Amino acid sequence: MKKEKQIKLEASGWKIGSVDEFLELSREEAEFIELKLSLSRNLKERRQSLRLTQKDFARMIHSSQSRVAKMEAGDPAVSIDLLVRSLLALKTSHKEVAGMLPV
Amino acid sequence: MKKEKQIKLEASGWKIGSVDEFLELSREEAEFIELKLSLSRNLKERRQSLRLTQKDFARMIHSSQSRVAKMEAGDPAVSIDLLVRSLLALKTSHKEVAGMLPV
DNA sequence: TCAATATATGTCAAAACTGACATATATTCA
DNA sequence: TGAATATATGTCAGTTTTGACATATATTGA
Repeated sequence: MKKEKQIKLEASGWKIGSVDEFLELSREEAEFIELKLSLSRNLKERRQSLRLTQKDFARMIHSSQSRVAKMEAGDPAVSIDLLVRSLLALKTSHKEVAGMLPV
Repeated sequence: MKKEKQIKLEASGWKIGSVDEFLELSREEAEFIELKLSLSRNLKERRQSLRLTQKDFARMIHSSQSRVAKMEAGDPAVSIDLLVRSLLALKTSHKEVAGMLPV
């Protein structure tokens, strides 16, 4: 990034290549994890309230019991994509998904 | 899935291994794509309103110009995870992300 | 116009994610 | 209790997603 651009960015509140950037990345990562955990918790609640076992739910989404367990455990090696696909499979509306994001 | 379980599921509105399941998968996939495209569009708007080039934005998120272009083009080979991370990098709040989901 | 800048598209090796499997642990309920 | 059922954890090969690069096309502005 050109120096000029960096100055322009920093003038509007961005900090690049500094301690601030490190803090910024921490914030992003924390928020990202929060978001995933929230989807994860909601997915588990939905499945349970439908009285589905992990095994049966896994079949519905063409996955496996162990992966469902990992999704619900908030395993870092599970994508948001898979969580969202799973929620949609349980007929969760976009509005409901939106409501699942952290405050 | 045991026959019994399948019957139980179907009684509560689920259809497995049928034309209905195919339609159900289509619905899910359509909604999934809709959701991604919505995030994609909003990301582009945000970047542009901040007067950032794809190249500069790419540096901010430690990625590349071509990947940013793909994100904004709604390329199927771009994960929700990357889209969300990118939005968070632009200091988008969870509430704002929620507002970006389709009605 | 036309050169500089910005964006789009295709490709690829490396990294991340996946379903499946084995197996450990926990929960249910007769 | 203890056997059946449900969930958790670890591993791995196959698949998908990634940043990076090259390069094509589009937009800007002097």
